[in-house]
Amino acid sequence: MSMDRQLLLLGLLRAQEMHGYQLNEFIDQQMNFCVDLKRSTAYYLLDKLCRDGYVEEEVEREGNRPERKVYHITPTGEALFQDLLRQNLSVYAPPFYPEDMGIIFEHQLPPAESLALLHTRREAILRHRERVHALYQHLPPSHTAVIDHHILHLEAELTWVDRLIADRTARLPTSDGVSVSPHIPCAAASE
Amino acid sequence: MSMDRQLLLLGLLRAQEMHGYQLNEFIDQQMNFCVDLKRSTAYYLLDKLCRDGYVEEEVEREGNRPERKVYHITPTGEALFQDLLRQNLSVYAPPFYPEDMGIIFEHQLPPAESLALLHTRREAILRHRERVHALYQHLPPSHTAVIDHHILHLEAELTWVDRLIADRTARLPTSDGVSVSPHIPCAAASE
DNA sequence: GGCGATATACTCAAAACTGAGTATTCAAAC
DNA sequence: GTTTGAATACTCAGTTTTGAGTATATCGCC
Repeated sequence: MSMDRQLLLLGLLRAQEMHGYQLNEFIDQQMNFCVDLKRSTAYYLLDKLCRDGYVEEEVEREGNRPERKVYHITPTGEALFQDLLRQNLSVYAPPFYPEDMGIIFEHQLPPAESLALLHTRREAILRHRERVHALYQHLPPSHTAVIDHHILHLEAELTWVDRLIADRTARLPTSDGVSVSPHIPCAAASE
Repeated sequence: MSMDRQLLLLGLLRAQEMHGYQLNEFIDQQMNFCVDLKRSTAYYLLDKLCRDGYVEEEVEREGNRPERKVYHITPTGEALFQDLLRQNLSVYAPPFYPEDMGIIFEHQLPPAESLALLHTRREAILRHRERVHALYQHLPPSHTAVIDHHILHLEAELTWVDRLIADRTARLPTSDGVSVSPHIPCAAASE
């Protein structure tokens, strides 16, 4: 039942009651580096949290602006938040990266082509790192742990690409058409 | 349209035609450390790949065993695989970890309780690392890049927990009830 | 005072995903 | 010879997620 997303919404509403748009803006603008939640999903989840009694909505009318619903957390919601948070922190969920399926099949490409792709990837990682580092500056110290987490994984990703680039370069056919040191696996670098 | 999972299935069927159960067993047993694909999802995707012409199914009958469908990739499927692989490798998708929402709110817990949870998490990470290291031994060298990737991220996760544990320990109230060095953010350790 | 751009606040049908269930065969234990 | 349990091979109804669309108000500019 998508407990993690519920945890996110409860955590945000707990800090401050909000209406849908506000919530979505916050997630899109402040958390886009580590969270991807579609607006329609947010509305769906808000509705579900309501039906399940974890948050309540209150219709707000100001002058003749379009009415909007303000969501605030209930005691049951607060309890669920506490539960989910403890659960989530104490359990380590091994990382499943569906977006990284490509690395499973990378070794099937000719080294020269793989290298070109890996270099592109490397550039993308560096660009992303710039963005995240920039965020670091104007953040309350209480939130740095999240960015820290993100940066550590970014560095891991970078190390991996660099290692693989080095290995694939070594396997590149030389001018006389023979591969150099074809049997040093990438893994040799670790441990 | 869930391109990553399609990439996975195409990649596996490309190497060897299989029937559904075989495919599922392989994913569950050989790839469970980095892939989480439900069996029903696999069947759904196989069906969809068929409808879209990327794989073909062939009903196989042997004696009086229940009939089963053997799936094999088509030329269009092979082309799609090549496309998706190149796309996937060259693009860096910033990691969105819905399973790690907890770390966003960790700082709202009292340090003592957070510490207990973080230690549990640390144990879970170590256990997982053992499992992955064990896999390393009996794997063809062509596949080590995947495990390498996984281990690097595991180490990143471990570094993060250790850093946070150190920080939260420092913030623990001392016997005279006063927090120690309450203003050193976890972030100070990096850079 | 009218026109387009932008902010606000969703709705909805379609697609994707999941958990639980169904059905058959086979081998071993009782 | 029959119950039992595991392996095989899915199906399906329900839930979750998404992309595209709807609709009103406000603001600046001509």
